[in-house]
Amino acid sequence: MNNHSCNCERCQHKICAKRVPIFSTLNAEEINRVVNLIIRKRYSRGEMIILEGSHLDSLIIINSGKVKAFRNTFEGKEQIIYIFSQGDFFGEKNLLINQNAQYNVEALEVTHVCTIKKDDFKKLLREYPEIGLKIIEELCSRLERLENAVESMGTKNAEERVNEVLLEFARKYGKESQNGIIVELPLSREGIANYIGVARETVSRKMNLLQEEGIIEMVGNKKVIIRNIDAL
Amino acid sequence: MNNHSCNCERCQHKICAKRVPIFSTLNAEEINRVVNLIIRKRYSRGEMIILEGSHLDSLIIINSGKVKAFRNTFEGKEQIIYIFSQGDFFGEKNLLINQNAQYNVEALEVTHVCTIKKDDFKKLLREYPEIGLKIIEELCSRLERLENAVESMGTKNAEERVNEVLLEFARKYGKESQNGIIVELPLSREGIANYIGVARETVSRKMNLLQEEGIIEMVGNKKVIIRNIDAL
DNA sequence: TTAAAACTGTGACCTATGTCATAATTTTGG
DNA sequence: CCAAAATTATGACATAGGTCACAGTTTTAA
Repeated sequence: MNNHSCNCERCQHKICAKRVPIFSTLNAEEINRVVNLIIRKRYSRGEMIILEGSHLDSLIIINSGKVKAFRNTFEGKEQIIYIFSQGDFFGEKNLLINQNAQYNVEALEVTHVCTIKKDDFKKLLREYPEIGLKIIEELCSRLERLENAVESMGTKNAEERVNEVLLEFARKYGKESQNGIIVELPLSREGIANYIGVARETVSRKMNLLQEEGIIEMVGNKKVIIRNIDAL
Repeated sequence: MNNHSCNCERCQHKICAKRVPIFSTLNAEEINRVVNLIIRKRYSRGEMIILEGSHLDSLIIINSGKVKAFRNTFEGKEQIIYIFSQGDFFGEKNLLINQNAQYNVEALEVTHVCTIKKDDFKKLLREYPEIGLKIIEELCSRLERLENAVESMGTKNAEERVNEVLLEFARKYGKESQNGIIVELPLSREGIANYIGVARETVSRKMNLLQEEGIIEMVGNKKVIIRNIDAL
């Protein structure tokens, strides 16, 4: 299914809800109930979906598109903490333990989201405990990504971190082809730098090295072809 | 209550179960049920509680003591990911999504733990959904700590990270006194270094600087008195 | 209590990577 | 499609902090 086949204005969000892992255990009728609770929103590239410190009253689920969750340090640096895409949700912490947003969320491209009001979400959670288990699962996988990030930032040098992030993007966003794995990068060089905690220039230099070695090929700024994934 | 007042051989673990936040919503009778499922273990300083990659079949809850959860990189570096102490639990991921341990866990001092078999734990979870919510809460606070760690490692220099970790320890383990906040450090200098991702020598140097400035006072290797917490 | 083991402090040195400046390239939006 | 805006590449340079070596100190456990 491509991104355009779900026009939620027409299909009444059915497909969006079906797409979302946390609702995957529900049957058709239950999905219908959920669908009626959903409010849909669209964000353009660069638009803020959540501002750090603001109050949230909805769970937000990504229907299509990509977003970055990040913090700004007071010296003006940006640290990207998560990249969320189709099926991912966020804001759950703010609903479950009633606190304000811990980070900014900004659309990296045109992004459609489904939102569910706090009270509706809590009701669902009470009625369908499997949703709670799905959420625990998702939190665990988020923990896993952060545990890996901490290990990487604490013990690896810039070159290893760049290789690692390319592997991550290849796994998540890559498409196999006979030339190699074609990866549409979700982040600019600067974004990658802010994700792995190095300087923008360092990302450039390390990626150029990889290109010189024939391990990757850069196509413009937003696409990379990975020719030799084992070398990463 | 000090650590010695709970001799669980005698009191049949009642106090251990009561101490544990995830069981805090249960009433006396329910606690009794839980208590009967608990198997108690003792680990000496330096003993391994979990080995990375091993299979786990119990939830482990810390009754007293402290442990570190860490990974070893293949170049022989150690990255500490969590420090767990009284009331904290671990191994849950391995029970809920059936995978092997993601990190080593080692006792930092004499540590008593309560363990609950996977099946018993799952039964409890099904019967008392509030336990699931407590677990979500705990996972969220773990996410929070890791999000902060990633921000810190990605954007802060060694000095700021040392200051930060001292603040964290002061909050978690510090006791107020008229001289300042007395902190029993859970980690050696090397441990701190492996926690915040810098070299052991750097931790020494930055802490000495803080001592010269009168902000902290080091008492032996395992204790620090924080004289001016606002300066950190 | 004491010897051995573990840990810490410190100087010297080095290098990976951050910073700055500028030119070149790519992307975007009207 | 084009001009403006944004992003990237790259060289020069500076430096924070890693590594090494070793002496001194603290902690441990018998």
